[in-house]
Amino acid sequence: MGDVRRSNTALVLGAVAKAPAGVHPSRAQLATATGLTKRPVSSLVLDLLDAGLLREAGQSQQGRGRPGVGLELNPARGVLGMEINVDYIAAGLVDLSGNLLVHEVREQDNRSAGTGPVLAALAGLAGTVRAAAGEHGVEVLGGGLAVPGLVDPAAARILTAPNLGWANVTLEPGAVLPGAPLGVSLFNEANAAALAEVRHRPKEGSDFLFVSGEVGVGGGLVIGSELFTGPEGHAGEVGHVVVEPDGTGCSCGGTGCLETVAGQDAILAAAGIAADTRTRSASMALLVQALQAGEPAALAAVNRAGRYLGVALASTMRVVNIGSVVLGGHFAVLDPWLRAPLLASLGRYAPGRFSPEQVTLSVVGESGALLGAAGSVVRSLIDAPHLLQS
Amino acid sequence: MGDVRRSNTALVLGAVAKAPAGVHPSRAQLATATGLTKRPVSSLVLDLLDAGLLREAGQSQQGRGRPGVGLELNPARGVLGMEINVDYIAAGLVDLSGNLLVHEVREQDNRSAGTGPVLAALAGLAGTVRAAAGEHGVEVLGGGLAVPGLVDPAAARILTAPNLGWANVTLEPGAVLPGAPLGVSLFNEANAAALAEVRHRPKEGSDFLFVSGEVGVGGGLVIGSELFTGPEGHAGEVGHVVVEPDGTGCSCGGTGCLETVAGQDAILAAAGIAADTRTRSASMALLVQALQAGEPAALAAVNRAGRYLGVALASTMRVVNIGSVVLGGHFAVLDPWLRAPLLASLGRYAPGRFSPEQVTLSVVGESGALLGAAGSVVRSLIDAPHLLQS
DNA sequence: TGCATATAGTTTAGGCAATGAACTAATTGC
DNA sequence: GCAATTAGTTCATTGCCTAAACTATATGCA
Repeated sequence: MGDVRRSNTALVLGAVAKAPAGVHPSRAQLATATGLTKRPVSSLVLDLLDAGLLREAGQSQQGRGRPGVGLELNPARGVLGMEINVDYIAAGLVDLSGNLLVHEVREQDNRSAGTGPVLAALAGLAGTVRAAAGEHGVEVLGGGLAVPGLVDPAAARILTAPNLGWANVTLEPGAVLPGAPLGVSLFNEANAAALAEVRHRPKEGSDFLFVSGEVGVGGGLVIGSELFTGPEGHAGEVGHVVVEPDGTGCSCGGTGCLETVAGQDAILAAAGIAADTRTRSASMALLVQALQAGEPAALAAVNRAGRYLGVALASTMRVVNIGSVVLGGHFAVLDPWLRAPLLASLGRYAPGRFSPEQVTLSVVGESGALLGAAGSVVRSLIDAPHLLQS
Repeated sequence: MGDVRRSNTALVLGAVAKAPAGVHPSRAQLATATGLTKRPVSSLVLDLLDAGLLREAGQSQQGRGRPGVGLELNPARGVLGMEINVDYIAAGLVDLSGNLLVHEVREQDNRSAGTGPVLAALAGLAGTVRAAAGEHGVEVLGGGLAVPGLVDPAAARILTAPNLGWANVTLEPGAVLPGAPLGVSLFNEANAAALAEVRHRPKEGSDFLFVSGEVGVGGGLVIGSELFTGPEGHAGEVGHVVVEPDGTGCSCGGTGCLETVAGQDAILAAAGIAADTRTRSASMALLVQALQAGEPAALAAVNRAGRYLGVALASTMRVVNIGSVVLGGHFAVLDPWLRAPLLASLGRYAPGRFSPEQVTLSVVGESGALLGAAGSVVRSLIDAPHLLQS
């Protein structure tokens, strides 16, 4: 297939994907939407039907004239979203429209287990979800896996995941999803979650910085609805912006990084709450209780985190010219106490650049990484449908 | 002309532009370079010759066989690079290969004069250079104008140039270069200078942050040899990264920005050297003398600037994932004294991420902004030659 | 009920711009 | 001086588009 037809195929498929949920555009509507004429649209739609990416879905019409045949993304095709985190693994089935159909979480300590057993457990969970997909009549085309660390997607390699204690782990082809035509793609967790935010907040501006509070502080930079990854693929690491030159040492080897005052461990320590890997979620619950009870140490810890988060965001804003922030992870949970010091700090360090309504909370929550990883695989398929047509 | 042919035209012209200086590729060589066959290359070359963008230039051959006809960018076409700065205006003629053929600088205080007289003076200087171009047999196709401030290129408007005291100045079409087919495009000075660095350091990596020390501190972010401008076009403003949360107030309204410790005024003040707009370049010379004499106050001021510059670069590096820095403006001048504290600071705040050879000095120097503005206009013409053919 | 109008989708003709192979032109090397 | 080699052109073919005509199927009003 020639380049021209290939890109027009993506154009037509993208136009179907862009239609709001429940709206099934006809071939004629696709022609006007894409700027192509009806002739090639009909022929491209035929290809996409053959490839199983589109499906005819009743009528699309309202007014006079012959009714059109509605077209939709084939609901019988899907992608697995997967996640490996410090204390759980998860897998979910996402259809081509981005709907989460099946979701399985298995809690386990992945820090002490080796990489092999964890990947085997993930493959098992993925197999379970894939079987469930089969019962729904959904064929799984590929998968996206989010991990809390730096990845090299091209090499399917996890470069380093400090909180898992992993480094240079390569994902063998077919190990997780044997036989899936698109294989499994790797993503950084915060980046994937940022992409999920894009998908799930339609009109809400397509330029923002997603900041995710986890054990560390992750970030994803979305510009023009696309992830900005920088030359080596690791942009958006706002957790290591220097916010206090005379601050304490960071796990990255640096000094005074945002993570040293706004990561979970830092906040818990400052609040005087003990935490280790296995009890961290319990500790975070204790922190919220302490905040609700108005305990001064807890309030001061969150206050400090908010203030320094503002410093980091103000700096980031000037470097990449982004005016919106989405808070995720524990930053979303702590928002009631974090928000005031954060906004005050933004007002001090970047006056006139952030209005309060530009600091919003994550809408996808916990499953964001999984949704985003799967959604990104879907998106790349819609942008390049020939990957499947061969 | 169809889209396909249009993009292939750019492909062929780009292949000629990519050839090293003095090498004149033949049609057959262009065919292999572009992946097209000889037939369309011949026909596209014909179009480009007609448009005056290419010229036949003797033979291209070495080995056996029929010699090819060499092709080069037409040296009889050029673009004006222009600059308005605090204490001078400048204009230069740049040919399509990026060579600076004519260069005129006129010193004048643009801060006290109004925008109208300054623009009129610039138009006069541009006219002079254009006349000189005519004597060289070079036709001026358009121009690029660099200013020290934020610009909206689409609207040909200078949004704000604090050091000039300008805000919302619109460049009327034809005011500076009447009749030039491409008109005049606006650029931020540091961004333009960054682009000039790209052009003039061939193999030296195409991802870097250009940091320019001026009255303020400007920056340009180059990723994949392209300027990264962010969603609103103002990315790279590293001068307003917060390096000291408890620092002093900045002209931007913020607190503790890099500019408050590393801008010219800040360094001069810390070194105990008086400065105003008219004597600033003299003051900088005094500073260098003081440094050479080993005066403690001067050394401490530059030391502090270097240390905080390192903080800002370490943070920027994590946000945009850039591992190379090019120092321009007074940072290049002060390099002998600035370098050690800068490297030490980078080692402390971003350990293992910057090696000393990744901190380099500007190769284009003073005329960088002018060269970059003109070069960018040339580049956009080469990427879209139909702008001229129509 | 029936016909004008409107819209969907297919068919046919035509055009642009590519590829591939054959052909002509100009040079080197033995 | 002729074979080998490379440059550039010509011609036939192909891919894929647009434009317009045509067929199919609906609505709305007399």
